[in-house]
Amino acid sequence: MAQRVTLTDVSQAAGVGIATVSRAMGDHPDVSAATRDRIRKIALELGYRPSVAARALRRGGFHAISVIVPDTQWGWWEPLAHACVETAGAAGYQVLVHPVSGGPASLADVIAGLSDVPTEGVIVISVPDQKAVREACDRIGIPGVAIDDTSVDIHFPSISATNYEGAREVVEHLLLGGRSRIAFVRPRLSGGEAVWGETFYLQERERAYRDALDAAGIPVDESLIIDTALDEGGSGCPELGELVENGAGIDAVFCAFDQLAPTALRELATRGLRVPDDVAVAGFDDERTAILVTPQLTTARQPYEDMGRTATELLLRSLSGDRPAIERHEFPTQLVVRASTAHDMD
Amino acid sequence: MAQRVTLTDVSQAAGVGIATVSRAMGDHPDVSAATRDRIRKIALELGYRPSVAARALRRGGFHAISVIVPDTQWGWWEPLAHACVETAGAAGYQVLVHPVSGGPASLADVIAGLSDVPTEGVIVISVPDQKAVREACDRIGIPGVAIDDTSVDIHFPSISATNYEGAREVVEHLLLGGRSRIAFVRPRLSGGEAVWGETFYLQERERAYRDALDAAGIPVDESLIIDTALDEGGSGCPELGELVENGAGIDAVFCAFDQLAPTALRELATRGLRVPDDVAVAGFDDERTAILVTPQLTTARQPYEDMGRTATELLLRSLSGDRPAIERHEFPTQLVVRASTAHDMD
DNA sequence: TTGTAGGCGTTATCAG
DNA sequence: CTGATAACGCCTACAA
Repeated sequence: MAQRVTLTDVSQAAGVGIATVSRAMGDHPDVSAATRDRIRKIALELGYRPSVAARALRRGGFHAISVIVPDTQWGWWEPLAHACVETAGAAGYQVLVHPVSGGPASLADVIAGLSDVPTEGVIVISVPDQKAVREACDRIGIPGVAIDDTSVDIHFPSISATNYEGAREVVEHLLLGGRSRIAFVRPRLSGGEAVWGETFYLQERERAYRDALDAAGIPVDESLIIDTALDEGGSGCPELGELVENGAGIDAVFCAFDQLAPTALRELATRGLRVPDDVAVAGFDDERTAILVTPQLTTARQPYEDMGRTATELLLRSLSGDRPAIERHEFPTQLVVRASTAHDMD
Repeated sequence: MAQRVTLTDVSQAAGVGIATVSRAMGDHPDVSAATRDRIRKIALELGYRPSVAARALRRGGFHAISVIVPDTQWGWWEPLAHACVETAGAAGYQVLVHPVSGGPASLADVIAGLSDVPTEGVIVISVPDQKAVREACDRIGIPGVAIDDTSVDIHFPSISATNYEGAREVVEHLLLGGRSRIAFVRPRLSGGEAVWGETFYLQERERAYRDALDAAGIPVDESLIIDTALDEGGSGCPELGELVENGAGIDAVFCAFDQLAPTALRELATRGLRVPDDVAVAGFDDERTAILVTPQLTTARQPYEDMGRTATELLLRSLSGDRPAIERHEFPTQLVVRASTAHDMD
C-alpha cells in the first residue's frame, strides 16, 4: 500500500524519463523550472515518496546509531540520551532512541530486532546482564558501548560515575555535619528480580558507606542498613519508621539513590522528625526528585553530559575500526549540598 | 570503513555463489549444514553485516515510524512514547524516537533530517508551530500526526486532552471546597518565545477558569491572574508572594500545569500559609511533579496511554492510504484529588 | 535540457 | 543442494 508510487510511475505520468523526475525532485540545477514544477505537481498528486532504502543503498549507509534506554517510568536517562544526540549529530550521525519495553530478556530482544533497523552501533543504558546483551550485539554484528553501573561483570566498554568515591563523599559530608547514626536505605528486590542483589553500584555505594564509617571510627550497625520498596509516590517508608520506633537514634539517612528519598522524607515528617534538624537526608544521582522534594535533597550529581558524550565518542571510534578495551570508564560525581543536610549551608 | 564487507566478498572467500551465502546467513532450509556453518564462520571472520538498506529495498520498506519528542529537561512525554512503541510494535512497526535539540526552528530541522532516515511517518509531540512542521513533512513526503495542544491553528490530526473540561473540573473542585479567591498561575514567556502567548492549552485552561468562576457567580478578578517563571527548583514564586502581601486574600491557586506548583507551594510555605488549610493548590497534567511535592498535588490527569495509542493508530492508518481529517481528537482527563486540596479527602 | 543505462547489496526464481 | 540472474528504486555519468 504505502510504498507504491515510484520514480518510474511519476515519469510515465509526466511523459518524461525517470532521470528528469529524479532531478526535479532533488534540487538539481539541470532542469527547466517549467518541467520541474510540472513534475513536482504530478509527484505530489500521485503521492510520491522517495524510497529511503533505495536512496541509502545508492549512497551507502545511513550513519545512525542507536541508544537503548530503560523503560523506567521517569526518564533519568534523558540527559544521557541528549548528550548522545548532540555528540553524534556533530559527527553527522542520526541517533535512534529505542525504549525497552519490559523484563530483563527484552533488552536482548530489542537488540535482536535491530538487525532490521539501519543502525551501525548501539549504546545501551543500564544493562541488567551485559553478557546476554553482548551476545545479542555480536549476533547481529554491531559494536556497542554501555552506560551502566549495574552489571558486576562487564562485556562492553562501560561508562559510569564514580560510585564509590561519590557515595563516600556524601557520607563524609554527613559525618562532617556531626551525624554518626547514619541509616543506609537500599531498594528492596521486587519479585524475582534477584538482579538487584548483584547490582554493582549498590555494592559500591554500600562499600563506601561502610568504609566511611570505619574511617571515622564508627562501627557499622547492620540494623541501620534497611531495604525498602521503591515507590516515589508512597506515603512513607515503613522500615525507616520501624527504626525510629525502635529507638535506633538515627540522625541521618543515606538513600542509595534519590528516588528512595521521597518516602523516607515523608516517613520522618509523619513521625514529627524535622529534616535536617533532627535527621539529615542525602541521596545519589541528582535526579529530578532531588529538587522537588521538601526539603530539597543533598546528593551526588552524576556527570551525565560527560558520560553520554564519552560513550558516543567511544562508539563512533569503534565504528571506524577501533576496538575499544572492555573496561570501566568512571566519571567523578559532584557533591550538591541542599537543605536536607543543613550544616554547611551557612 | 564500516559497511564494506558484502555478500560477494564472503562468497568469494568461501568459493561459493552469493545465493548460497545469502541462504546460509538467513535460516534457509536449502543449505547443507556443513556449508552453512563454514560460510557463517567465514562471514564472522570477515565481519560481514547484511546491508539493512539493500534488504529493505528488496523487501519493500522498513516498517518504522518516528516519534519526535520535545527536549524539555524532564520527560513528561515518556508515557506517550511508551504507548506509541507498544501500539506500533503490535502492528509490526519499529519506533524511532528523535529528541529535538533546541529552539522552535529545529523541530522542522529534525523532520527535514528524516529524509535520510528509514521512517514511514511521524508523530510529533508538542509542536510550537504546526504549519512549519507540516510543510517539513510534506517536503519529505511523509504523513504525520500531532500529539499537541499548543498550536492554535492545526495542520495535522491533533491529539490532546480535554483542556477546557479538565481545567473546569479542577476549578469547580476548588469552588466546591468552598474556595472563592482563586489565583490562576500561568508561565511567563521567557525571552523571545512569544509562542506561549498563543498557546492553545493555556487559552483553554484560562477560559475554563473564567467560565467556572462566572458560572459560580464569582466575578473574575484580573489581578489574581499572574505570570511567573517556570523553574521547578526555584525557591519561590514572587508574583504569588506579592499577591499574598497585598492582601488579595487568596484561598486557592490553580497552576496552569503541575510544573508551576513547586515554586507556588514553596512561596506559600515561606509565608506561613498552610496548604490546604489556608490555601488549596491544584495543577494540571498529573506529572511526576504532582506526587513529589509536599503536599501532593490535586490535578487533572492526562490520559497519555490513550493519546499515544490513538496517535499511532491514526498514523498507521494513514500509512495504508487513509488521509485522516485534520481535526482535534480530545481525550477526557481525570480529576485526581490529593492532599493539596483537602475538602473531600475524608 | 533531457533520456539511457549501470550499479548499490539483497533476496527470490529458476535452472542445473 | 547450489549457482547464475533478475529485480527492488534511486542516483549519476554519459550520451543525445
